[in-house]
Amino acid sequence: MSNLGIGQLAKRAGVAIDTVRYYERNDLLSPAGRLASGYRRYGEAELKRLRFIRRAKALGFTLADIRGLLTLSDERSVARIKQAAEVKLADVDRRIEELERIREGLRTLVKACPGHGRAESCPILNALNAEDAP
Amino acid sequence: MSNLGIGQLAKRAGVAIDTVRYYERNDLLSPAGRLASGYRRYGEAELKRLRFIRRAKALGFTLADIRGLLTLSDERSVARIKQAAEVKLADVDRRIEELERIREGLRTLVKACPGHGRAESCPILNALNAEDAP
DNA sequence: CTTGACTCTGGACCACGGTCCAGACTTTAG
DNA sequence: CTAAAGTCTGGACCGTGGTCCAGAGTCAAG
Repeated sequence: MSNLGIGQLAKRAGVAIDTVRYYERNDLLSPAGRLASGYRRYGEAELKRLRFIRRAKALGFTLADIRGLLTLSDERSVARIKQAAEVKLADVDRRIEELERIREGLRTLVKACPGHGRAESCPILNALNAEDAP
Repeated sequence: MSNLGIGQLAKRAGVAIDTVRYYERNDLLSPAGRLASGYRRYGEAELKRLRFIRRAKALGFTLADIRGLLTLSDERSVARIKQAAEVKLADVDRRIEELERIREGLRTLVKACPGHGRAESCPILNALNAEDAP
């Protein structure tokens, strides 16, 4: 079941070859075996695992998170998988809130700025130059 | 008007000394002058500028953005300042949307997962292991 | 004058997630 | 058999925004 070279694997999973080797260096994905020449060989399990990594990244997990998820999924510990997802969800919530605060700040400034006139009357510059906090 | 050493400047602006020097290396902030010893001296203008940088960063501008803003504010070109803020606002919008998509994905999975049982019944693992796209 | 606090420089190092390179070797298609 | 395409290794490098270090020199208070 080791029918794929690193190039085919990478192509099927939609990542770069170097990325596959990078994941190997970082203990996320090992080849199923090696040819006598040293060429890596991969099977379906590795392809699934690589796609797992891609999807988890798309969900906002870092590679360190994913390493954890892969370990947990090996251990078949559903409760901890769910917990990890909840932690990440809270993290994503926090990042969204922060960006929303930033967005409101920008919106206020953009709305208040007439887009012409003297610099002293530009609320964006004035806000950035304000004497008081943030 | 060059009454501050780098330590006082950093403290008043709420940044680290190394950060001030880093900004100098990256053409964001120069000292008003130097003592014969080479010690940097800063005045009120530099303190304002450093606080400007801090606030703009809090609004999600990168240092490269801020370099641009500082140039524009020197040029007193209000229209371009407003435009820069609009561009950044669109960028923040885009980042929020992306995170919201991620959040919905996570929410769906967390809701669907009972938190116990066999790994095969964990929708989180199943989604990450799915055969089809993404 | 001494002591402690401050500052100087240049360069190394951190996380993050890769990307790219040279030089050698191997596999595959024709 | 040959040539092209693929792969190997180890290490350097990218951008972002800093942080830390050593070793030397300087400033301010007592």
